[in-house]
Amino acid sequence: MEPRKLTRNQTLVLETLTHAEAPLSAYTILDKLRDHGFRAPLQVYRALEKLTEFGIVHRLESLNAFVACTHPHDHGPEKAVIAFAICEDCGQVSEISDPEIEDRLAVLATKQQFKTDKTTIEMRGHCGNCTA
Amino acid sequence: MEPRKLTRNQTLVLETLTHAEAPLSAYTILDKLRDHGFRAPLQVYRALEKLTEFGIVHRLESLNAFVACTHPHDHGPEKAVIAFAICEDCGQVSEISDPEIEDRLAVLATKQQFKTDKTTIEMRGHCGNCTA
DNA sequence: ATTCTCAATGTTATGTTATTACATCAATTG
DNA sequence: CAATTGATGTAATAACATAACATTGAGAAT
Ligand SMILES: [Zn+2]
Ligand SMILES: [Zn+2]
Ligand SMILES: [Zn+2]
Ligand SMILES: [Zn+2]
Repeated sequence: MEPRKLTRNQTLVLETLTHAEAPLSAYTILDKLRDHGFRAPLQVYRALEKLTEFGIVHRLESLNAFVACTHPHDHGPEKAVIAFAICEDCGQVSEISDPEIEDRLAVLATKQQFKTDKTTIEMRGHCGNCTA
Repeated sequence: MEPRKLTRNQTLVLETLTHAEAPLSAYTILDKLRDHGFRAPLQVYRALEKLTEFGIVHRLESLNAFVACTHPHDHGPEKAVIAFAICEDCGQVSEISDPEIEDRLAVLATKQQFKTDKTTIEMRGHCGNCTA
């Protein structure tokens, strides 16, 4: 799914996420976009669904929240496995794309004939800034 | 947190999960336990919280659901990193504890001075049985 | 045995996240 | 101009989770 031209709603949601310092929930995005005509959750969820398909927004499962992609990895159909390091203090999220992890998980899956569609890796903890 | 003696509610919730063939949501557990006197979500959530602390139940973040542990790994304070392979067809969940993955994630975290508290790894896909 | 304490429980209400259903609109195309 | 397709608007509801407060029950201290 290539990053084609975005619609108005998709653009607004993406900009909101891009300017945010931490992951945002769909409802937080909704609140931030009320002034731009957003009225209902679906307007946000529909935009998020597309943006996630395009690979320019990621959903953090352990947070029920979303971030704009900061690590322009493969946005094509061959999605790389991404690990997220999420700081509990400042909310900063860093993306890690590591072939070694990816390969090892592939080996482990194959070993039990498991066909992986999507992989979630999320580390919750404290970033360098917040530990210093 | 050692697996000490379980309370009545904890036992009921754990048994429900143990007998289930797939991950269960808190509300599904609640419904299954109505006959045993359960009336409110909190009764389930409180039991799940403890069982998860004890390490004998796991929460699947990408599913908002819970499973009984099937792979008696380290239940002590030193919790191992567990990867889950979750079949979209039959719901079967297998637990994978792999030092190689664990070490590699530790290296990647350390590289950016990230201190990890908890790691989530979930693979969604199709198990051997369901692909055959 | 009586009191104290703390963890677990019961109950109600509320907060948060996500989807269903249906009507409308706008761009593309034959 | 239909007809199709994808996006949008809106209301209602479903699904997941927690806050607040009262009560109970088992073990420790006296
Ligand atoms: Zn990314
Ligand atoms: Zn931080
Ligand atoms: Zn386990
Ligand atoms: Zn299966």
